[in-house]
Amino acid sequence: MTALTIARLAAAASVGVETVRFYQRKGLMPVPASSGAVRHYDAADLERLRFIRTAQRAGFSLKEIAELLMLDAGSDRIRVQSLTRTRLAALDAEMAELAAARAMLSGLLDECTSGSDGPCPIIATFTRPCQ
Amino acid sequence: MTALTIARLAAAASVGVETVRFYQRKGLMPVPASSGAVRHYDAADLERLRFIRTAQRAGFSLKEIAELLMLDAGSDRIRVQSLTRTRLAALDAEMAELAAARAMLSGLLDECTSGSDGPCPIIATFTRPCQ
DNA sequence: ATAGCCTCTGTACCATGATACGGAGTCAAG
DNA sequence: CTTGACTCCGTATCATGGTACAGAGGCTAT
Repeated sequence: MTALTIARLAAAASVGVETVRFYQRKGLMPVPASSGAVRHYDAADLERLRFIRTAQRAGFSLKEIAELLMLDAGSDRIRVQSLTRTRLAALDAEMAELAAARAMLSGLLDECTSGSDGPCPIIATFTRPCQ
Repeated sequence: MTALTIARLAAAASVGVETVRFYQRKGLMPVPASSGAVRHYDAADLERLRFIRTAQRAGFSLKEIAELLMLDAGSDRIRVQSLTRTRLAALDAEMAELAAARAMLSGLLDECTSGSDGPCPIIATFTRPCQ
């Protein structure tokens, strides 16, 4: 039988074996009771591992994902929605910061390429006091 | 005389004393030769420290900032522009990822709040295989 | 039955960007 | 001339998300 060993489980979710063990140490993945010396995993473990990776791509930290996994058991939609709203707000804040940095750099790059007199405006800007 | 001690320098750039020492260890800030046992800093050091913080806000890593500081001495505008373009591309990629995460979460949140039948769509989505 | 790959466990290490702390020395004001 | 604040230096610790490796044992095909 091709039971899910840790390597197969990891491969099925496109992560490394060491990453699965890391999640186990963090309490994000269960350590199945082994019948023998080698542990076997099932479809629920794979689902959970994929859950972690997908939630991570949505910007949740492992700590937040741990809470989502708890809630998964309890089906507390209100709390899930609250965590999601918090994450959305954080994403908006991060995007605003990146947009500001982008605008600054893009403007400076234009300045720097369009005139070669005097000091580089990019370097000059970084050198001026904050704001 | 109110010479710049490390604490004054740090305060002038709104960073901690330990942060300045950290930058010194990383080679980002010079360790001035001390006449006596206590080091003194000057306006150029403050400028450099502010440079680091401003470049950091533009998303440059300390490693990239180290290179920018080198170039500052050499006035290699072409290289500065190249680093800036690389940073702009990275910012665009980061923003695209955040936007995708935002769109996903925002849609799921709508789904989750608008119907309370069945399992929470947010949790359900995270549980499905990647893509 | 033995080679060769896999697993388990524990520990150490990586990058990134700091922050904290102990112990000794210094400096200026009262 | 002592007290209190600051400095110096080295080392340790933190958070985040892993990656690596050693040593011992297990599983399977030939």
